[in-house]
Amino acid sequence: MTQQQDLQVFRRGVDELILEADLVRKLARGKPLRVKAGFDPTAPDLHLGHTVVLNKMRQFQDLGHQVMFLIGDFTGMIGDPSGRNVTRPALTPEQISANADTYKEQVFKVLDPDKTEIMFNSSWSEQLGASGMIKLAAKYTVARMLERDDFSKRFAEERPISIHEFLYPLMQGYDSVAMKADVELGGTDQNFNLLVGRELQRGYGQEPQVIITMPLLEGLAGTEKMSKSLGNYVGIHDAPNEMFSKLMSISDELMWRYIELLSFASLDTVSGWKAAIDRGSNPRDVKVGFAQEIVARFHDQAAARAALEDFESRFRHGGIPDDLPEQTIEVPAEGLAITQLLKMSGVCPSTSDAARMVEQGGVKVDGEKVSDKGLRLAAGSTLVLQVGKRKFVRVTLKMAG
RNA sequence: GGAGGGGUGCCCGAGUGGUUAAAGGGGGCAGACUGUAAAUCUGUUGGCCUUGCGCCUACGUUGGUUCGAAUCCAACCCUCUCCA
Repeated sequence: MTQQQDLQVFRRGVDELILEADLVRKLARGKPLRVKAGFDPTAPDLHLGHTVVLNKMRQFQDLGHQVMFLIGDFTGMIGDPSGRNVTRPALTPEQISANADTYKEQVFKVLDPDKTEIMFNSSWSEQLGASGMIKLAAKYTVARMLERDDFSKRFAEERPISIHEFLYPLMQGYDSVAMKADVELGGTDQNFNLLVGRELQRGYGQEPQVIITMPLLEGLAGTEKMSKSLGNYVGIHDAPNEMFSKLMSISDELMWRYIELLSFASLDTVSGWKAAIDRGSNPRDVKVGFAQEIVARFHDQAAARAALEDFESRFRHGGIPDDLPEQTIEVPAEGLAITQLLKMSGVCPSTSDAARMVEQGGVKVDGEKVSDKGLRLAAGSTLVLQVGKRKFVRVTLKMAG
């Protein structure tokens, strides 16, 4: 492949590439680039949003560059203030190491394990010590720190900013110095942190890294970014059926965004789909194809096919999925109220919520709508509970004792 | 160190002694419609049960005043601004 073609691949889907001229110059040397991407071990599960950056890493990897997957076990203790309007809670060392382990397990669904170097920033940050930290802090100013949008906003809104939050960009930038990164990848929310890395590399006499920011993937509702804490995410460990139906629930408009950032289909293929829809075909079919691609990537082809079948029977024909979670619940002699049962089986968070769901006609038992919230069920049967369109559970009612 | 703001439900934000589990908006959830969706409309959005117009918990924390407090008082905690 020519350098021009490589560049095309690197440009695909990016939000910003700073500076392309630097990248061209680095590539021209013909040496594999050291490509860095850091992840805070805050969430134990990766979701599709994280894979946007992972996909980009994979592209570098496929073209022979050295990909460094950095686990921010040190910076995780600070908590990245990016995009937050409040201070993040700091993580304990135990949480960090547990989270880091699951990270390692999961990234290889996308990255090639043989070509990926996993690093922990505590290995150099710990050694820095207080004096090193002071020297590092001397390389940046408060005014420049306040240029950052979320800091200046919080400052203007009279919301608290703790000093340690200023250390985050500095430490992240120092990672680039320690790793001698040629390229750093991140979400657009990382823009500021990544730029600090460039500055610090200059400050330590290194050539500044190229920055590639990837757009943040919107969550399922399309309103906010996909995030674990907002609960609007598709986890890469989600069961095939869950993953499939979550993807099917996105709007037609959002679907294109997902395809752009997540699908491996070529741009030509995608414009072919768009043309077909303009000619009158159902966007649903494109969505099905896309959802299957993703399920197959994180599970396999067979799972993707099964998920589609299950989905068809469940939604199109109003049926019940076949791989329901199963539970056994003990029932006292006098029986169990439907609201209790819904709560105990986990499909409703509280009996009050369960009562509301019944009132609103959202509860079905074995496919029959329940309208009496005072309904009591006796032990000795197995039935399927359904709340709304997505929540199902098969419970076996057993006599207590 | 001094002076002055502010802390309300998932979020924003009203409420300054009593029909307040707390207006309004956002978000969420459920129903109708549909293509599974979006948009739209409707409902709902602290918890518990014996579902009564019931009980418990809730407006930074802890006490106090009062028949009654998110609303008044005191101390404390957190936070912001200005001054030093």
